[in-house]
Amino acid sequence: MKDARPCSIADTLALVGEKYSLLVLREVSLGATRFDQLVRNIGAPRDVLTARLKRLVDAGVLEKVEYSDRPKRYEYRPTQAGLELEPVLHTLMAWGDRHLQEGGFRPMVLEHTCGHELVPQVVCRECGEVVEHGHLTAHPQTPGWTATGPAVA
Amino acid sequence: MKDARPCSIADTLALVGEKYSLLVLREVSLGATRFDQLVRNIGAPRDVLTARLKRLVDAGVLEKVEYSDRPKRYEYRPTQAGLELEPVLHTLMAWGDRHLQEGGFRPMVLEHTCGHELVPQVVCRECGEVVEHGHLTAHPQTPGWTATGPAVA
DNA sequence: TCACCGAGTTTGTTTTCCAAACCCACTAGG
DNA sequence: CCTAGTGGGTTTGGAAAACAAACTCGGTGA
Repeated sequence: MKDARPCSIADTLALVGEKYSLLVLREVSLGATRFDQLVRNIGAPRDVLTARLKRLVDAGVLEKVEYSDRPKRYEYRPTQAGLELEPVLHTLMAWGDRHLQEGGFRPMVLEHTCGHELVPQVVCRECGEVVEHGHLTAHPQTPGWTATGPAVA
Repeated sequence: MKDARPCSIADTLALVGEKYSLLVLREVSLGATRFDQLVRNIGAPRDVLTARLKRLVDAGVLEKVEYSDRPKRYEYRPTQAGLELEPVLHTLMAWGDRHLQEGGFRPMVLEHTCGHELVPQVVCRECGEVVEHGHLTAHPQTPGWTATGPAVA
């Protein structure tokens, strides 16, 4: 991945894009914060989960909190940065609900405080419009890069 | 991943969650649709990229389009379903810009047609409010599941 | 004729994943 | 006291995936 396009998408995925990482975030957001719950609810191998948790804690996305001294027991809680990944989970869920589930069935429904089922939409903060392809222009900020690749190859 | 929580997030990640898949989507959205562009801009091994492209085409997220007969040459274009993954890319980019880049530097700026830099926000389609943690309640639709795990374990 | 191009495929090695078994500290029951 | 169970991992050994580099194939241009 050397010499690739400099990009926050790639940087974010380098952190939370490994298998299971975003599912860990899903679980802790739902309140399943203990190791064995994560193993059961995600279905990940225990050693892999151990590695992911360590990485997410090191990155400041999760916090390892002791909830019992003797025996020592820990749970993993999302930090503020972790909670701010929820929009990613919501857009993934919306896409899956729309494109992967047959018959409009949703495996999980999120209810918003307004009383309706949450259907997340991404809007521009400035104008409030729903963001659509074709309404965007990309401006790479790194010399030598254009929207479609390196200018000087 | 057997017996895991039924969930559209997991289903979507099973499709586009492998290493490089979302970066492929980023590139084709930006207009870099050819194999060698993808290799250069993403920095992925060629054989891995070949596998990812096949999977994304099979899933209907990309389309393999011939752009030259003799010699036969193909490019990969996003389908409608592929373009609808852009909200995922935007939320990932926003998180990275906020939490990973020092000094507020953005490696890439997206300009919205309204004239401003795009700062994507996820809102509830019904009420228009920005979605925040604590304003949501999860309702699993699968018997035997609660928000935190299987009810009968 | 020779070099070069795009789009892959092949090769051999290094990493990672995975399931199952194991370990440790502690608690509860008989 | 002995045993079983729980939570949170670590260890083990084999299977799968990733990786960089080299190679192939059809065709073009000098």
